[in-house]
Amino acid sequence: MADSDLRDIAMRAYWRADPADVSVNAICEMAGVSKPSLYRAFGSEDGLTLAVLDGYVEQVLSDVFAILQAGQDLNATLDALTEFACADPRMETGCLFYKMRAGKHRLGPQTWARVDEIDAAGQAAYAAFLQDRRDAGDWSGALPVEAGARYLSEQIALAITQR
Amino acid sequence: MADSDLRDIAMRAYWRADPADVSVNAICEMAGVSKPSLYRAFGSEDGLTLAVLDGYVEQVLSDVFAILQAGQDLNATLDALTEFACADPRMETGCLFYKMRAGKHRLGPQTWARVDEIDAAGQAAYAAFLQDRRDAGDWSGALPVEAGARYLSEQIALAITQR
DNA sequence: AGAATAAAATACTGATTGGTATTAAATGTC
DNA sequence: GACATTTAATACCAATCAGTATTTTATTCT
Repeated sequence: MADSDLRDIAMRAYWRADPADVSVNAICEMAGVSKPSLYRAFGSEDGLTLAVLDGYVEQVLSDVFAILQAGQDLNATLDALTEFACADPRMETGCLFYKMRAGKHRLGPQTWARVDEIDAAGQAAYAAFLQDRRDAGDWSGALPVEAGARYLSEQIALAITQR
Repeated sequence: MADSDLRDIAMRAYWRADPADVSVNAICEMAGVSKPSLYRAFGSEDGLTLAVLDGYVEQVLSDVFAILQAGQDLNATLDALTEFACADPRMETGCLFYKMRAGKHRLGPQTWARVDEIDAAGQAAYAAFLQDRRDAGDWSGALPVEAGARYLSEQIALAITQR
């Protein structure tokens, strides 16, 4: 079994349940892989969750960043984000990133740090989008873009976690 | 040591951290009480968390219900709720009820059921408040009161958990 | 004071956690 | 075909979890 296959099995398991509720033992059993093999591939549980998180960014969150950077107007972008949050079948069991962020203190230090990095990148992407829309005269109002970014991202998070 | 003292020590511990991150052993150590004493008083971990939750409703959440049922107008009520969520020193470490609700599956069945009861009571209180305000002509708009109640309660929850 | 009873503390159980030492099997090389 | 090396699996470790059986301490009643 290739490392990436094992990582994807772990991703689905972490995604379905909370990462803190899925043990390394359980993942090995699901994947039909021995513990030493998993530890040879990822070093530690922290290494596994970090690899899973990176894979999730690559496979899923990249779509959100793409929507924000597509250069569409405010309404079209919000529609696309709402569609993604409420209708994308991958979001049926919630967002793995939000699950990890919610239980951040239960994760290892590497994964913990990566969660913060991704969070900051997300905020920056939302803020850049809003700044673009303001420059284009598409979004008026006195609210600072950072505050708008926080509000917007939390609304999307709420929409997903409420599903 | 009286049972209520032990319960309040457990409440503070659960409140500061996530309930799932505080073990019965740790609570016994903090309180200077042996495990059999704790189990004699509460029967099980589920019994302890249930007692803590009931105490929290009595000591803290009752204030929120009081605000909703005070009969004030929309603006005054929203101000009071916002003040409570953002400025009450007790909410500095977040809301214990929201922490329990977020990690509901980690709690025992009794506590789990009580969380649902309280959640339903909260929704009903928000809905009753909005219905009152609509009847008084204080709140116009086509949104059903139940949807408004969900939105309002989630906004308050967000304000608290973001602190 | 001494016996009976209630309470609490120590010390344990069995299960599960993340992580690893040791052993077995498979693979490559001469 | 025999030897060396790498890979993987079994079986284990110490720590921690919720929960409890046993023993010791304290209290009460006669």
